[in-house]
Amino acid sequence: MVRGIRPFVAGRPIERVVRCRSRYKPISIRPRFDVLAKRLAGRTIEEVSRLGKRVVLTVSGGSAVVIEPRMTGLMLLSDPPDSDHLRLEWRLGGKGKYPSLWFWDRRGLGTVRLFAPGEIERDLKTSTVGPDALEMTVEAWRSCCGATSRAIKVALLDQRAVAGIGNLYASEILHLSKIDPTRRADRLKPAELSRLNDAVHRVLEEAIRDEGSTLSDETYRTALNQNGKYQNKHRVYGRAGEVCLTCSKATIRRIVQAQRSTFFCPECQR
DNA sequence: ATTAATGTTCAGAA
DNA sequence: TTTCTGAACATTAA
Repeated sequence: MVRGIRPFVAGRPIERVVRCRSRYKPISIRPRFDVLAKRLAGRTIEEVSRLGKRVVLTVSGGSAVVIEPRMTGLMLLSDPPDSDHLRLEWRLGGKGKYPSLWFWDRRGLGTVRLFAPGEIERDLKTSTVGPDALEMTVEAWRSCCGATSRAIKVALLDQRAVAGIGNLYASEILHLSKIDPTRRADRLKPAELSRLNDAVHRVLEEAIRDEGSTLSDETYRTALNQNGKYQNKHRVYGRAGEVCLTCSKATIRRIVQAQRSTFFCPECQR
């Protein structure tokens, strides 16, 4: 999302923020919409970045809008899948191909928050967002996994343990790592942590290059409403009952951990 | 009618 | 103190 919007919005002024009218319950916006809109009007978007799974727009003066897309939220520059689920619009000035940046969200579970200068460091980074998955090292995995008896799959989804890994990617990462998702995190051997570290970087970096995964429900789309391409490379996610592409022996199983689906190959992952 | 879906957070219990 | 479960949030599609 960040890579998709950054080239088109960084450096441009926010002329106005508009709440889109819809028949659905409004999404969570803090502070109140009109306060947020007034504080952002006239500011320039100086930086477009990411904090775990959150999108961060830092504006002139140092305040930052943090968008948390959750299950079905999208940051879009054009061509929304439908207009019913548009939630918020940033009307942009300056030169640029696209006049608006949109937050579109079908389920409406996403949130938008405005942070005062320095507040992200004091609040988000200390309490809810852990070290970034793409910055992790074997040593960092040791301290994050060694301290918990939870299943490794559950630990990977804990955003304060490691930030940035979602449900689909947790299954893919553990399959590439050849680790059973039900294994206790604190019982993983050094060789396994090393494979985990490699797999996290390989899976996430390739998924980013491929612009994410568009599943059959077409929930995730790029900033220009295109399909991602990484779904073509899924080896376990959504493939329960199919033969494992890696060992060609066992069939992929689906189990539930922490109320989320986990897919894995009982042959490859022990 | 029921269930599950790339997520987070809270309350209450083990 | 940590971990687990269930629920809540809201909508759609199989």
